[in-house]
Amino acid sequence: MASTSIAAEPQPAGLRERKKQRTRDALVDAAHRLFLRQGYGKTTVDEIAASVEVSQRTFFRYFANKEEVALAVLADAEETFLTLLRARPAEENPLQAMRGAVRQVWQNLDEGRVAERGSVEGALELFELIESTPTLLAAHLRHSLQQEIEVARILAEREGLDPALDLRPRLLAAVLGSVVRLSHLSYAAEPDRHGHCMDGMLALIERHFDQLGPALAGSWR
Amino acid sequence: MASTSIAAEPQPAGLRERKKQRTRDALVDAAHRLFLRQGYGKTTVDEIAASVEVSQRTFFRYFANKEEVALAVLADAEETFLTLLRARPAEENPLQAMRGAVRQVWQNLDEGRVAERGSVEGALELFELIESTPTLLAAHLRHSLQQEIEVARILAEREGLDPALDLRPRLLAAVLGSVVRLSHLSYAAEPDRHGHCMDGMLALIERHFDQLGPALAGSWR
DNA sequence: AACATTATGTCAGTCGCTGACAAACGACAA
DNA sequence: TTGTCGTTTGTCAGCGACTGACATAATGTT
Repeated sequence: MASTSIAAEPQPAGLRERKKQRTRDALVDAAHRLFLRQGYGKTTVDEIAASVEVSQRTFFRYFANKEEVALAVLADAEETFLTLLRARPAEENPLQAMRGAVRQVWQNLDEGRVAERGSVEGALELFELIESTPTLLAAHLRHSLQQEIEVARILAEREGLDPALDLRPRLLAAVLGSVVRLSHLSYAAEPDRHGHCMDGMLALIERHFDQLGPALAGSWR
Repeated sequence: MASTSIAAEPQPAGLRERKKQRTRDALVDAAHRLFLRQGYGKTTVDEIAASVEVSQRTFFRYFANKEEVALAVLADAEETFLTLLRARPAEENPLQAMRGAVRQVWQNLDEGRVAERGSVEGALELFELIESTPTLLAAHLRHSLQQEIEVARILAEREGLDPALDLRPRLLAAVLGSVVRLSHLSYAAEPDRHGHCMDGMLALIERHFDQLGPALAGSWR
């Protein structure tokens, strides 16, 4: 599952494992190419499998369904986010820790090392594909929810709280999710207006976080 | 689509229309019974259609897919929420307006008049079904997102803002969504601990809203 | 080299969903 | 009442996602 930790393991050793990893990667790549070229709905699983010279049955042994292959790289990125969040120094408060982890993920991405395939441009294309494909959007939102739950668990542990009794971690995790999502959308809408990708994205996220408190407090303008 | 406005229209007049509405309702009811008895995944569309003496093809003329029939009553409730939100007095600030609309929806539900089929117990069963069925959860989250967008639009209009430029309405709508969702979960987890349904639910929602500001501000405990 | 494991392919089948066409039905006017 | 017209419904045929069962081939182990 977790193909990418922070320092990628150098030699997976198993010869068999490497082969599996290669076909898995090939499937993901082929799928992305096809999805971007002709759309998610008009791409059949048979096509994907065929373009990697693998049977359809094998495809479904690697991915539970068609959505999963599309969201695979995202799943990896989310995994590294969790790792980074867990590693934040204990003296940070929850919000600081999350901001820091978000920043690190984007830095990693900027250096082109999320699952050795996550370029910044690729990520934006993927977001666009997801956003414009109802099925994918639904699946992605479900994954995000799972991610939220895990983030909340980490936060609760950092602060020594019982997540079943105190819902503030869940709440904050949910808010973080929304902020990040909205920032993605806002950035993707006009990529130029916000300067270089990583910096622009981070600035947006920071700004939205800062707007949050006042927006909750009372009326606007 | 909007089968339920606040004051339900008394006579749809058309004889044909009434028949359509009846089979639609029958499909929703049958589907719910079957889903709750034997699970969503183990219920086929053929079964649902058969139990209303209708062809499978007809089912798909009423609902675009299997998920839609499960989420139909929820969609109605969301529709009435929007109507209520639009009707809130203009002097309320966004947060007050949303709290008020949420309260009204639950009051309606408590009097048993959401799409003439939404009892409080039924609603809780439905939530449980959704929460425990990945496919349904995904579809539901997607609908919630749409709802968020519409809520944001209303909020922006109330405050005279351009939703494309100012993301605070979206942000607040997202937060509201999370709060309501978490309150549902928290209530459904132990329905007794929170007193009578509507009051307990509302109290939870209020409490979570009030925790939000402090939780954002700094560290906890 | 022989054996145990595990990945892959093939096959057949179920289920969700759609387009096309024909029959049945309700609305409306002569 | 009857005839016409638009809408709803059923039937049929077909695609594509997904699964279980079994056979076969590849790999890892002794």
